[in-house]
Order: sequence, then structure tokens, then C-alpha cells
Amino acid sequence: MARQRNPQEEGQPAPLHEAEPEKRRAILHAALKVFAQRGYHGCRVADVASEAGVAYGLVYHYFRNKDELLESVFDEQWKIFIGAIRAISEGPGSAAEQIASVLRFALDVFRTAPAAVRVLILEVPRTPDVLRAGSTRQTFELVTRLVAEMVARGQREGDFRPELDPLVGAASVLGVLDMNLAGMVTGLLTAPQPSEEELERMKHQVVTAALGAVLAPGASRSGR
Amino acid sequence: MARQRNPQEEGQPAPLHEAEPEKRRAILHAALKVFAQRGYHGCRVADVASEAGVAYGLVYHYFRNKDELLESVFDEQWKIFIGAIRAISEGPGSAAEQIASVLRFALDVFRTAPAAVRVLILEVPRTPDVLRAGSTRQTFELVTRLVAEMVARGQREGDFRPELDPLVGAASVLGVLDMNLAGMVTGLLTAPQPSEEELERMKHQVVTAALGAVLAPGASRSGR
Amino acid sequence: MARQRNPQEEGQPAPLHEAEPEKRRAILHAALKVFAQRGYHGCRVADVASEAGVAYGLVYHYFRNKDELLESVFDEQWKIFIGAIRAISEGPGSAAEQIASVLRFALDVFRTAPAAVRVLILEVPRTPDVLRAGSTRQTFELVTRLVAEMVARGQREGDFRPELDPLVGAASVLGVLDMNLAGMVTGLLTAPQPSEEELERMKHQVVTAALGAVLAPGASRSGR
Amino acid sequence: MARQRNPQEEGQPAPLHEAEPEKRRAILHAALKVFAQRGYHGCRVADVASEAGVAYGLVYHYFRNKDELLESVFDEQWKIFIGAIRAISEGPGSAAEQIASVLRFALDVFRTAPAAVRVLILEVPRTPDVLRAGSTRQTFELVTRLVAEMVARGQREGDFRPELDPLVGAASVLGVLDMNLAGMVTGLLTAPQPSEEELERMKHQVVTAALGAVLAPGASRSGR
DNA sequence: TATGAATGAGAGTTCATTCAT
DNA sequence: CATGAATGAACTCTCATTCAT
Repeated sequence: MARQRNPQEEGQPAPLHEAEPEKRRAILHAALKVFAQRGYHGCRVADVASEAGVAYGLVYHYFRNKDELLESVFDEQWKIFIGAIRAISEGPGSAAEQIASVLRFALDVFRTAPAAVRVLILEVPRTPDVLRAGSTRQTFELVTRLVAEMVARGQREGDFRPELDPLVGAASVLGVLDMNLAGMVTGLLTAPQPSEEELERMKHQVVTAALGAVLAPGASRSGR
Repeated sequence: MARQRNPQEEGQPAPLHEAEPEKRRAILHAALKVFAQRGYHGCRVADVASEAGVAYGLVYHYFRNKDELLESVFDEQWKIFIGAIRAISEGPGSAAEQIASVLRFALDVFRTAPAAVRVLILEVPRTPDVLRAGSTRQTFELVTRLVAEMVARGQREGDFRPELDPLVGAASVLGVLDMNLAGMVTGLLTAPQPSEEELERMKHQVVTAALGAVLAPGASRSGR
Repeated sequence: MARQRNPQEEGQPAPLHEAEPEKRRAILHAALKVFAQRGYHGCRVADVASEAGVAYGLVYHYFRNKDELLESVFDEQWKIFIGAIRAISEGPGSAAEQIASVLRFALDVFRTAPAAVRVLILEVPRTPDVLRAGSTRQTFELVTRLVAEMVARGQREGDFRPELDPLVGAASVLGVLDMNLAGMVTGLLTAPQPSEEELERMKHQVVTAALGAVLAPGASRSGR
Repeated sequence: MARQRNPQEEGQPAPLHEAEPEKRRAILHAALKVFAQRGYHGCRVADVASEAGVAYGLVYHYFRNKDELLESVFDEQWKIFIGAIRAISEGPGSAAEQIASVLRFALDVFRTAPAAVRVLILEVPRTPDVLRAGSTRQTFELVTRLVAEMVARGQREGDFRPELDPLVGAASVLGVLDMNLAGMVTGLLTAPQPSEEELERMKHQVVTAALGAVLAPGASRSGR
């Protein structure tokens, strides 16, 4: 409509043709928020649309259906987490130190974006079979494998218990993280909006506990 | 159960007039199964009824609504788990040994009743707010507290790291258990129906990892 | 229950074999009450049974179904009202005086049994077609005809307007009664539980208004 | 939108963009009809939808639920009646003449829209508590009050019996109307589809009877 | 792109009625 | 007579998805 006025007289750069449309972003953002608040089944497409300040049907313009929308939310969040894991994994430091970094990163994100964490932690692994079988499951397996590789490296470095199955080690580390985050999200372990100090304390505690699950008894707890 | 005493020495068929109606049991049993297979939102009341071989309306004779039915399933399963934790907690052994027992018990149950575990592990903390706020949440908190008490005792006994927040310790132990069970349930860590040996191996690994999360570095790993 | 003690030592009259069973009465009574409170569609058979302190199925022992039960309630209440109209009609007094008596009787009953009146007034003429076509409709027509006969007689006696269709006259008299009772039942015209004086005042007002609808302009208002 | 300025100089079909959606109207219209035929509890939302030639869900697009739909039907019909009463009340004529006009209006509407009258007369005061407590009850009270004001004016004008409680007078006038309409609706007083003459005769009879309920004995029956 | 009216299958819940005991 | 567990049809309401504009 506005186009008819002055098509492109000024030769402005073509308005965002390549970039992700603004409204698509708004929908994704709204979906994350609504999803975190109400859970997978509690949120309706209409909620997402109105939260995004967008018309009902537009959601279906950008996403095939509700599942795909939410899977996109998942993937995007995980992508960030996986990116962090990969970056840390390729950086310096012992396996123990790297695992500690991963844990600290996750807890930091909780501070910044509790909604995202809530979605990742509470909703991801227990959503409908459509998702469970889809890319989300693969993503979850990928995270496990990435951590398992860190564990295996830690074993080679002599810090971690050698007889531990690296996958079990990874599951244990992530389990410690998950359950403590769940405790934070639900207010069981901290205030729902923990203070900076409270968060630091939790970081320390969670890192210690998680590393304890994999470290060899005598190893120096260097990841602290 | 009370039958064993000397109820009907004359060999009469136990009247069971007072006992829980047979069909109510059937419904609960069916609900557990269907729920485990399809998840909370994937299972319909009709599924439960037909799985139980019972008329639709009978479900509503015994349970106010779907939520209450599933909450009953939860509660019943948790009751068993909590009973075990309590029994172990009141029995002999160091805190580490007791925690190991709790973990082994949970893994044993997985062998016997994977459906029940699946429900407890995958569905519990992520169900509708009705439940999240209701007895299920309280039950979950209770479990955490029971384990936290064990952790605190282990600290007094000198085996566990003294600076660890017992609640974080409990969350960590349960997190290790949860995530590994989840890995088993989803087939990531073991075959969906693990063999006896596979299970034994997992028990050992999980116990070691979970205790590692709380044991003091130098402590003898007595819970093994 | 207490009966078991001394069954019939005193040679009491055989316990009500011919008479209406006690529980049948209880059910009818409960039905009237519940029906008055909640209306035809708001009351369930279960409500009636529990109000009567009687088992569910027993209702179906005495009544074919819900409709028949409620039709019985109607009929019984109307029978009382019709009986009164007949008695008055066959007694002494001018038509105007008799109509006044009928109105006063109805208002007196409201004092004693507001529930019954509520059922007759608010529920009767507007219930499902099953009833509308059944005996209730006939009963209602009968009442109208009985009053219409009084009106016709009043016309012959010279008190009532001669050009008035007696059926319209009856409908008008009953309409004045009905709407004022409705106003009392709903608390629009009086307190829900009117005092003796309030009731007397209403009687006077309603009688005057109702007779006004049928009396010839110059006639002495003898029905007062 | 800017288009509306000079809408159809060119003979374009009026756009009606702002107007009430056509289908909403269709639903309301269908609801009135179905409701009149089958009564509040006898009609299902599905009936209304199919009568309106509209998809099931659309009913819930425009109305929160069945109750709200039917309340809308009520309100709309009453609004017409109340509008007429107000217009008459603010117009010329004695109180008696005005009341006569109100009655004639109601009887005329019966000719045009018996369904509407049926709903207003037979269903209104006996619908679920939701409605009884809601706007419908208030509306009914409003009508009573409007008529009561007319009655009070008639008393000041010296035509109506001065000792009559205006509310009772209003209830009586409306009672006469209601019961006679009920008699017409149910076929007790006239043919279900009365002829023009039959209707005129009823108008005369009802007006005479209703005014008789409130007129002072000697007053000239000017409302005729 | 963008809108939101329109669709309709699906699920939960109620409750009159039956029936074995 | 009396009980209440058992049945299942009927109905309301939800919400993902489509489509005309």
C-alpha cells in the first residue's frame, strides 16, 4: 500500500529482502515467551500471534504449523547452546575446565533469559512424539554427544574416572545441570529471580557437583 | 495383604467388600500404561477406558476428571518410591550407602515397570499447571527433601562435601538418576529393554556418578 | 432399623402394605424441593435421590423415568390446587367471591409451601415438550377452564363484564396471580419470606387487581 | 475506509464495512427461531449453527458460549420492547392510553414475530440461573419499573386506583398480557396463527382486562 | 505480505437409564 | 424392595488450520 506512493525513488537499499522478516522474528520471540509461560499444550497459536502483535494467519505464513513453529523455537535456542559448547570445546583448557564453562554458561543464560532456559529444560525432552522423533531429539542427542566427547577427553587427560561410560558421564553432568536449573525455575532451590550472588553461589555448587560425578577421586578439582 | 494374618481360616474366598473396586484398579492400571505410551496430552480418556475394558463413563464414576485420574496415577507411583526412600532412610547403613540403595531401587523398578518410570521421570515435572501446583509438586518437593536429609546426614558423617547445599546435593543426585533413566527410556544409553547385565552395569555407573556429585574428594566410595 | 427390635408385638396395623410406600413419598417430596431449587433441567435424578436419602436406583423402581417423576410432582401439586378450586366453586358465594377465595388460597399456599408454588408458577407452563404435551398441559387447561366457568357464572350473575371471553377472563385472573406470585418468588415485589402483614397486603392487592380485570365497571367489588 | 465519504453515488452496493457481520446476524436470527421451537434446553448449539447455515465453530467465534448467545437473543428482543415502551411513555396520551398502546404493541408483535414473543413470554423467566441472575433479570425488572411508572402517573391523573401499589399494578398488567399471550402461543385461546380479526378481538379483550386491573371503578375506560 | 472470519474434527464431561446383586 | 456400579449417547467447548480478500 505504502509502496504505491514512492516505489523506490531514492534508490534506498532494497528493504530487507534478504534479511529475516521482522514479523517472523516477532513471532518466534513471542512463541518462546508464551511457550515458556504456558508450556507446549497450554499455549495456543492465537496466544503467540497476539503476543507478537500480529494477525492470526500470519503465523501460518511463516510456519507450516504449530509444531514447526515450536520446533523452530527449540532449534534456535539449542543452536545458541550448542554453539557455546562447540566454542568452549574448541578453546583452551582441560576437559574439566571446559565442562565447568559449559555449566556456567547455561546458568548465566538462565539469568538473562529464564524463559529460554525454562523451555529448554522443562519442555524439550517431554513434548509430543512428533517432536520427540524430529529434529529436537537429534539435537538433544547431539548435545549429549558433545559433552560425552569432553568427558572422553577428560578421561584421556587422566582427570576423569576411566571406567565411566562417557555417555553416562555426559548424561550425569547434564542431569545435574538440568535438575538444578529445574529447581531454580520452579523456585525450589532459589528465588524465581535470583540475585547475582545467589546465582554465583549456584554456579559454584552446580559445577562442583557435576564435576564430582565424573572426576576421578584423587583428581584436582581444577574446573572450579 | 492383611489376608496373610488370619482372616479367613476357613478358606472362604476373601470377600474384599471393603477393598478397592476391581475396576477402579483396572482404570488406574490402564491409565498408567496409556499415559506412559502417549504422554499426558496424547492420551484420551477414551483410550484409558477401552484399555481398561471399561465403559467410558465409569472413569468419571471413580475420578472427577482426567486431571484427577492422572494425578492419582502419579501419586500412587510416587508413593511407592517415597515408601522405598523412607524405608531405606530408616534402615541401616551410611548416608552414601542409603543413597546408593535408593538409586538401585529406582533402576530396578525400571526393569520391572518401565512404564511407571517413564511416567514418573518424563511426565511428572512437565504437566499442566493444575498438577504442577497440586499434590504432584508437593510430592516432588517431598522426595527432594527426603534425599536432602540423607545428604545432610552424609555431611555430618563426614563423607559428603560439607560446603554443599543439601538441596543442591539432592537435586544433583536425582538429576543424575533422572537423566540417565531418561537416556534409558529413550534408548539413548541402553537398549529399550536392557538385559540383566546391562542394567547392572548402569546401576554401577549411575551410583558412582551420583555419589561422586556429593562425596568429599577423599572419602571412601562406600556406597558402591 | 429400630423396627427389628419389636416387629409387631403390639399387633399394630400391618405396616402400610396398601398405603403408599414411605420411600416413594420421600422421593416425591425431595423431587419437589430439588425441582423448586434448581429448576427442571438443573436438577438431576441423583440430586433427588440423595435429597430423599435413598439409593439411586430406587427412583427408577417407583417412577419410569425423570419425566414421569416430575410429572407426578406437578400433578400432585395441581391436584391440591384443583381440589381447592372445585371445593370453592361448589361452595357458597358469588363468582367474584369465589375467585377471590381461589386467589387467597393460592397466596396462602405460598406462605406454607413456597417451593410448591415456585414449581407450579415458574416451571410448569414452560417445560419440555414431553410435559407440555402430557398431562401437565391438560391439567393447566383444566384449571383455566374451571376459572373460566366461574367467570361465566359471574357474567350470568351480572357482576362481570358480559362481553368478556370467559377464557380470556380466566387467563387474565390467573395471569395477575401468576405474575404477582412470580414477583414474590423472585423477590421483586416482596421479601423472599414475606411477613404475615406483607402477605395480607398482597392478598388484598392481588384480589382487587384480578377482580378489576373481570368486573363490570359499576359492579360492587364484593369479592374483596 | 476513506471511501465511505460519498458511498454510492455510483450506485455501488453499500460496503457495510463497519456494520454487524452478516453471519453474526444469521446466528442470532437462527437462535431465536430454534430457541422458540425447542426451548432453551431442547436446542443445541449445533441446531443453531445448521439453521443459520454456518459452521459449528463460528457460533463460538461470535459468542462466548451458549448462554451468552441466548442472552443476546433475549436482550435484543427485549430491547425492542423496551424501546417501544419508552417511546410510548414519552409520547402523548393518558397513562391508561399509553398502557393500552403498550399492550397493543406486544400483541401486534405476536402477529409479526410469534417466535420472538414465544421466547420472551415462555422462556424468559424460567431459564438457567446464569441468566436469571444476569442481564435478563435486570431487563425484566426494568420493564416492570417502566410500567409501574405509568401506573403511578395514572394514579396522579386520577384514573387509576390510588391505593394500588404501582409495582403490583405493573405486575398485574404484565400478567394479563403474559398469560393471554401464553394462551395464544399454546393455542389455548386462539388458533396458533390467528387471523387479523381474531387478533383485533384479542387486543380489545386484553386491553380491557388489563386496564380493569388498575382503573378506578368509576373512571372512564379511555384506553380502549 | 497480511488479515481474521470461517471451518470442523476432536476431546472432556454429564447424566439418564440399566442391571446384577 | 433396595443398592449403586456400570453404560454410553449426547452435548458443549476448543483450537489448529484454511482461505477469501
